[in-house]
Amino acid sequence: MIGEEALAGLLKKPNLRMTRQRMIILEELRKVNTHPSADEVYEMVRKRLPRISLGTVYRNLEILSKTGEIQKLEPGSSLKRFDGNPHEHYHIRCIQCDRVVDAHMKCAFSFDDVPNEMRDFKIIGHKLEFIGLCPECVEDSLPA
Amino acid sequence: MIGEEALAGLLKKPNLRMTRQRMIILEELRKVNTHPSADEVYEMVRKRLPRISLGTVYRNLEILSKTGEIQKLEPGSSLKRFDGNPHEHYHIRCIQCDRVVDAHMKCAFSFDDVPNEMRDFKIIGHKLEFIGLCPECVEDSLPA
DNA sequence: TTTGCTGCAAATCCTTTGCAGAGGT
DNA sequence: ACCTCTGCAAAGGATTTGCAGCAAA
Repeated sequence: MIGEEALAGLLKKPNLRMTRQRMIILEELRKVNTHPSADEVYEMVRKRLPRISLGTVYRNLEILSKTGEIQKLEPGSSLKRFDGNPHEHYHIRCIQCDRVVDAHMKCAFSFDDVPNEMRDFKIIGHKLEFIGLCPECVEDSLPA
Repeated sequence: MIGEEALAGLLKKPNLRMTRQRMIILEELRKVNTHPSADEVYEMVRKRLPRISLGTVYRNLEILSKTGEIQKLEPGSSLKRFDGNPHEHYHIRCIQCDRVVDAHMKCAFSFDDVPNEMRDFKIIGHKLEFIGLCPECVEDSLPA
């Protein structure tokens, strides 16, 4: 889970406008719990705004996830990365430069309220990824 | 972390051949801890097999990650998904149909051996995703 | 010998971007 | 008014795929 405040504080841009398109995209996304893809959001929104473009949907999803209004369910960039080490370990990824390093640790869960759908999953494993700024990018982003 | 055995057991195909290309891709990936992209693997491997094609690299990375020899660092498909709920919760994704459902739980870490690079990261948050088969896909994959 | 794998190139899919006009604030 | 945002369409980048020959088992 991204700490929203931290991220919002880090990335929120000034001068954002609440357009009809942006608002409806957010509303539609809040209505469902199906984690739609950009294209699916486009289809949902199109029912209310037939003339909206896919490009606008992409642009707004990007902005809304940067301000912390929604979450993007794909860590890092769109580039897949491969790890020659098949053994249990986690990763930390720099949101700025997309670099990934290994993180060795244990991780324990305590379940609050497992939804039925999840109870019926056959769970094979899990992936944990920390998100942050790598040493170089921290330095670059600090005021000199 | 994917339970390799489980995954390997689930997805390993019979009749795989250990070709020169497949072996060298695996060897090169085992040598580094830099989590290269497919294209970077291609460049690494090209030094030893100048005539290998990018397509072959992609095909083998896919196979090696399905048999559990390596890990692919991008959960689910290449399709990004969006979640209208910005609050702290995790997800479980079906490896078969790519469906995502919410998982509400707490998660605690105990650090073994934090690498220096990680210590110097500015950590903003984390993402946890369980991987498994959803109820429908479990059913489909069972012998009738 | 069988049939999985390869190189090549084209195709596909998802996402991003340039532009000129529209519309928040 | 200012300047962000939009629709459209084209571009871009990553990944996949069809095919005919090659090579593990």
